[in-house]
Amino acid sequence: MATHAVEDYLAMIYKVSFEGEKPTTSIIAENMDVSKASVTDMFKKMAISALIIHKPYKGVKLTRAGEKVALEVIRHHRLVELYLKEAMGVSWDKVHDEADKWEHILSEDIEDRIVEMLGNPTHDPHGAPIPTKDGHVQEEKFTPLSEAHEGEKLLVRLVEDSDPEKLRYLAEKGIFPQTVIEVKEVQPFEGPLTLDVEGHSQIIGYEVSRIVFVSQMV
Amino acid sequence: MATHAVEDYLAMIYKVSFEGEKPTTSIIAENMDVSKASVTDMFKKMAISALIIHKPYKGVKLTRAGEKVALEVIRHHRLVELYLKEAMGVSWDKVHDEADKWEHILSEDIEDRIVEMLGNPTHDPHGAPIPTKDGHVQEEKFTPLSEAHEGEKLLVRLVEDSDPEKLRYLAEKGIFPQTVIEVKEVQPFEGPLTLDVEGHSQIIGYEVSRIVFVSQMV
DNA sequence: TCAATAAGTTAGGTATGTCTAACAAAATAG
DNA sequence: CTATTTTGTTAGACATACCTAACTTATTGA
Repeated sequence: MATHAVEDYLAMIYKVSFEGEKPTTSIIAENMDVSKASVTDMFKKMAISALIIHKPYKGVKLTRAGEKVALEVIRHHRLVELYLKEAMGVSWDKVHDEADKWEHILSEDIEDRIVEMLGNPTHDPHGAPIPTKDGHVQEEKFTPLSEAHEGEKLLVRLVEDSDPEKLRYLAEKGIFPQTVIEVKEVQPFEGPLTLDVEGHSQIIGYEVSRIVFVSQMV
Repeated sequence: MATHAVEDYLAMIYKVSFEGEKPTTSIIAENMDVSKASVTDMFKKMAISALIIHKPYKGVKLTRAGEKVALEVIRHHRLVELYLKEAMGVSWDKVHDEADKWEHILSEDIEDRIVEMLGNPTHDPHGAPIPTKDGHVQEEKFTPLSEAHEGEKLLVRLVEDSDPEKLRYLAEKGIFPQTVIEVKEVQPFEGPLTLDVEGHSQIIGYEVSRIVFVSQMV
């Protein structure tokens, strides 16, 4: 059985890989907020346990076993986020931090109950897909709102969940997954965007727009 | 902040004291299923942190601070047990083991929500009182069913929760907190008891009757 | 009362997961 | 193509929470 720490590393490696970055010692160290020496140690242990394959300077690759653990943790995390929001009324900016603790202690039994209560959900409150029990996800690639153009009519698909302050800000503006927005104006040099969000005009900064992912309306 | 392990020790010391036993190195070692040497180490650390006062051979005593932590953990445990049963439909023989994991990661925020959802509950599914947020419990002393006499009409008040098998057995017999039972026959030499449980005659063994606590019906 | 037993502690180890400081190796830039 | 920078590893520590084996101290029972 993987320890909590190993589970965290595996999930982080999965996420970093998914986002197109190379999960190297340095990048994982930065993302996990630990020293590079700690990551070197952990990579060694996880390689011995056949959870990853490590090629220094080239990054790390999850084995099938490693990926399975990673997806299980991510499944737990996203299920718990949704459960906290839907069943307990926790606001979407707080569910992430709570889920970080719950994801490691969730039993099969409780997991099954949550799935049943939520009616076999497919996405968490931020729009991220919930991996299936047998370890499959089809993560779709969406465009960051920061790359949108004037006149586009867009559907919000996903909002990155790690920064509660930005989530509260976006909630105030009415921007959630499934919200339809129209881009009224895009100012140059990483400037603000003027949006129409359900009939209301909203101006948001470039930095925030980078965590909102959208797809074109048909 | 107390670590998970320290929280576990403090809660165990509280429980052992409450049951009238002296929380000595040996007794805590046995209850926590660790070596006596480990307990000696832990007692030393907790004494330094001013959570307990330790007098070898005389047992340990919780300080105010130690008792506060113990009651917080016990509150979490019992609230979670009730939540799991009431809100998630987990059977009463399984809630204890789950709660052992949840009790350490429950945030104030989630605790408050659970309390609200359950309508400020006072007792867990086994009949044990839930300490208040400010650290008070009035634990009542009940008589073990094993000491009952023929002809008595009794109200089940509490069932010890750590053995899932016994709890399943008792559930089959219809014995829960708040159940009214009448003692039809008590056989000598730690023999079986014949009971009337809601109109049905039930025979249970002495060993099981020791974890059921009752009070006299008025 | 004193020897046997029970209870408790100490010494020395292990495993996990961190750290800093020093060092080695690869990537990259001029 | 070499020097600098970046990246990564090693060595040596530390904290937590355990362990066993050896030893000490208190309790108890004859």
